[in-house]
Amino acid sequence: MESDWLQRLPAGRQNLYDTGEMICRPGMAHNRIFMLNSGSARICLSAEHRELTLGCLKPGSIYVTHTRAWVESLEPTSITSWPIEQLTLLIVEAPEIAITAMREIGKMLQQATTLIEDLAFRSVESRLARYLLLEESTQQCQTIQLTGQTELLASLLGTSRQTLSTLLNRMIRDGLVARPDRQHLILLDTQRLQQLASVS
Amino acid sequence: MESDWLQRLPAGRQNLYDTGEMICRPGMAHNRIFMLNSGSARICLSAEHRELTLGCLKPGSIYVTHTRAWVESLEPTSITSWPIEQLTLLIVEAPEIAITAMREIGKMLQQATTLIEDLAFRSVESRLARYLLLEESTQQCQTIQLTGQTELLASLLGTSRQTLSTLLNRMIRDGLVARPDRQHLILLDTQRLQQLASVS
DNA sequence: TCCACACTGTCAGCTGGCTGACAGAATCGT
DNA sequence: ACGATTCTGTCAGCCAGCTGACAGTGTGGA
Repeated sequence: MESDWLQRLPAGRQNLYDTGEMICRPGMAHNRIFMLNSGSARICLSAEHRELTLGCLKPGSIYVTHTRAWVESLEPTSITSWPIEQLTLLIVEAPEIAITAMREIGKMLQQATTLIEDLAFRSVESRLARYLLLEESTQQCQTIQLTGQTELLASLLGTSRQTLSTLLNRMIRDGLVARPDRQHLILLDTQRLQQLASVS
Repeated sequence: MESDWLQRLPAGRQNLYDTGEMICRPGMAHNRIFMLNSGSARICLSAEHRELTLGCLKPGSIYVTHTRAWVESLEPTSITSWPIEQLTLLIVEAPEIAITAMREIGKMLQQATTLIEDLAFRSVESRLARYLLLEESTQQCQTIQLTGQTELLASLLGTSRQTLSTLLNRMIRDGLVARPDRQHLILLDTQRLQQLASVS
């Protein structure tokens, strides 16, 4: 749906990135809007020795470079980008684009709000439970596929590798979830997970 | 500048609120855009027994009701509101409005990012220092005016009343700031505050 | 097949910040 | 002018989660 209007833009610049390369970093020279064609990337904030992943970009996702966040490719990734001024011009010509774009930004704001709520009010365990339930409903299957390893998930939940590992293994011991193999998790006791997710 | 284009909208609905009244709460029936005419209000998230203030609205500020946040008036306040659909229609007719609106939303996203960074990476003391320095540069004067009392500032920094009080008084004892009276603070040692703000 | 290296689990120790409690200061209504 | 109410400062006790350390488990290359 979004790609629909992006295709009407004049031809953009193509770029390829290797695993781990930075697609953009804060304070980059030019303000561009880009769409991810293939591969995947994570949006993250970072400080001294910590990182927090705000979200992941998949093929079709749109993002802008002028943020205070970094974007790092997680696998070989290709993007198409345009200077932001072209978007402004196009909006004048085809206003319905603006509405779509605003909806996109709104979604991001929504996501940011959720994250703020989580960080401010909820324990790591609760955040983990919420994440699991959310993933279950996003991927239709009840066996959920983890992206990357512990480290990445930890930074997605805003915690340390160790804490996440401990918590996850406790959940397994308590029979809330099972892990058939490294990359997959099965939610066994949705009831109790929901309880964990809502309380504190 | 924003009020400029809002005035071109068809006449909106006027509403008055007393101190402490809720202007909007999450999951409200209709999705409206509003502008604050007079008074002030705070945007906040809340859980069981805690609250986090995301920001304050002043005369001229624009906001929408469909968020997961609450908006509470801090003093007798008047707003004008329009159903969100009217904005959509107007964008089609006068596209430059969209650009302004997107800039507004962008600013909010920026603010949200800062908050996330703060909550995830920084200590309360550091956040307090940042806040003070920011207020100093916003209000031109170096004697800064506090809005509301300790409780409100605490929730703005995402901490408890007690912690904030302790920290602030320690800063006073250490000569970083002075407090001529309840409602005002003078920054004495900007240098050290900057240090606190950047580290940890 | 074996070594190197990256990922994972777990533990002990520490600490920032929360909570509840309470006394002192301001402010307000009548 | 004096109770009542709200706001403020401070303290002791507690705990979630961070850190560093280290052993165990994969996994891949030559």
